[in-house]
Amino acid sequence: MVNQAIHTTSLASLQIDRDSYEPAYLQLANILRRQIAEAVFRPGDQLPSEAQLVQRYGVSPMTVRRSINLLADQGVVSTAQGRGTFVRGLELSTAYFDLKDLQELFGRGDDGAVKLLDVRVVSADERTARKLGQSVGAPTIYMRRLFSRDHEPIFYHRGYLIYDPARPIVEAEMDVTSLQGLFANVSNSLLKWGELAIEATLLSAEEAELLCKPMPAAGFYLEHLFYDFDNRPLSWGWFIIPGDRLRFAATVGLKD
Amino acid sequence: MVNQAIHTTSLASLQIDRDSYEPAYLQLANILRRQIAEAVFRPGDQLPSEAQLVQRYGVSPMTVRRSINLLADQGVVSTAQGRGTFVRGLELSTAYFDLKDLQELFGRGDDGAVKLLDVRVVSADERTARKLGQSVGAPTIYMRRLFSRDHEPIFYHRGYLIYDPARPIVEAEMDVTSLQGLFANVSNSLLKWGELAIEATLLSAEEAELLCKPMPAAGFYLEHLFYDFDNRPLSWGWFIIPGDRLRFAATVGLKD
DNA sequence: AAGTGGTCTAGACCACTAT
DNA sequence: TAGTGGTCTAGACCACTTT
Repeated sequence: MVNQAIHTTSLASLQIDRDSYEPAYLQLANILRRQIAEAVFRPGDQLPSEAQLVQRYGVSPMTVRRSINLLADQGVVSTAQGRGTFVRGLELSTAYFDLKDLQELFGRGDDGAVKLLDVRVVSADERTARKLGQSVGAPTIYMRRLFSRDHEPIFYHRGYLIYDPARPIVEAEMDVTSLQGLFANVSNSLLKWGELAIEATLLSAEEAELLCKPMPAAGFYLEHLFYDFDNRPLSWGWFIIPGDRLRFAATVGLKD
Repeated sequence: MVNQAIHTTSLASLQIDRDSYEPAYLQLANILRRQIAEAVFRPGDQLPSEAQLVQRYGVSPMTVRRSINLLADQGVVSTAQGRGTFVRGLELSTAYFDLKDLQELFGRGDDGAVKLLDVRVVSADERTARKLGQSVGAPTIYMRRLFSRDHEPIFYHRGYLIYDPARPIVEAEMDVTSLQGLFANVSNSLLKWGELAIEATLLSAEEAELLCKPMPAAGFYLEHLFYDFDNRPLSWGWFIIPGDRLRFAATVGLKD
């Protein structure tokens, strides 16, 4: 009886509702995803062929393909030409962490503040010159900033900007690493692309003091190197975020 | 003259080669991507409409749509119904870091080794019981392992597994956190999904000693919690990886 | 009203895999 | 040879935005 009830429920949900606001390809993808989550299809199992799905759900081949492609893009299934579509199991290496978690450190409100500790033109040392593709001693804009929320320091940033009268260095570049511009889409930027890297590091005495952490303390080191549309380095720097301030989260597999 | 040469080259590359092994939708996506990287289209610019692209490249609307969808999925452009398709600029929050970098810590060779330091049945303490959804004092399998490569310790793992005679606890689960099974696709696993989190932390005295690091030292704390197909927790644990061993890298924008 | 992206059809042909 | 996924067509209709 219980089984039958469940079965009926499943059957009812296994139809495409053509009047729904939800497109057919999404409905079908969700139906399949749910069946996988409910272990109707187990990791390693072969999904029904596209032709079968076309018949079963009364949609066109292209729509079925789109559903399958969606699941494949999400890593839920994998396809093999000539063989079929198969359910993938848990795979740790498919996990990824994104900087939206960093973004949420600020919250949505405007209670964030940026304190400009230092900004001046310096001579590039060996490392800075190498990163920015300049010669040692080249004039470079140096910045130190402290980002706070609720009057508590959240992270510390140090950065170097190319200083070249022939190249327009404006607020646009600096915005990319500012509170407002840090995560926003920079439409009219001079920056084309960037490299980012994260490491775990010990806070220096200076960093610990600014961030109000007792020594020793651990934190994230987030380095960035941005390039302009000529693929020349334009900006290099790094954020220091105390380890207890930030946690990157991810899920693998299908929760349900 | 130079301009003309470049122009000619661009024109030549702006055709779909129907004899290519590369599908038309990919060719078109790459053409558009290259134009964006070469600043033919700048961030904020509107791309030609789909109808225009259909005419310009002689492909069907569905093929154009697929190209655009691909670029949109990759964050290169954004689409707005009724308005058009627009080039996106640099956006830090779109950056993501994946555990493939962790995987590469091992390299491909078999010079990796796992040393089982400890495995025994313990009584769950408050925290472990909470994580695993058990009652305090419940019998739990406890493991401590050290992963090495080239005779140097790389990371340290501690984990707890549900111990329940009614539930099959086999090598399959333990494999997920073993050297071979850590990143492989686990097709016949009892695990359905998992939560992962990364923090930056100070190494404890025990961890530093095992990993041959002088105190104080910083490292990544990678926590995992795996669930079975009934959505019950099955395994909880964490990896400690010295900060100088691991670097997560990402790029944002279009290098070209 | 005109233009845009979003979805969908009902097939076609191809490449690949298994038998 | 039969079955599978992969690509592509040449439209259609819809929802939305702008003018």
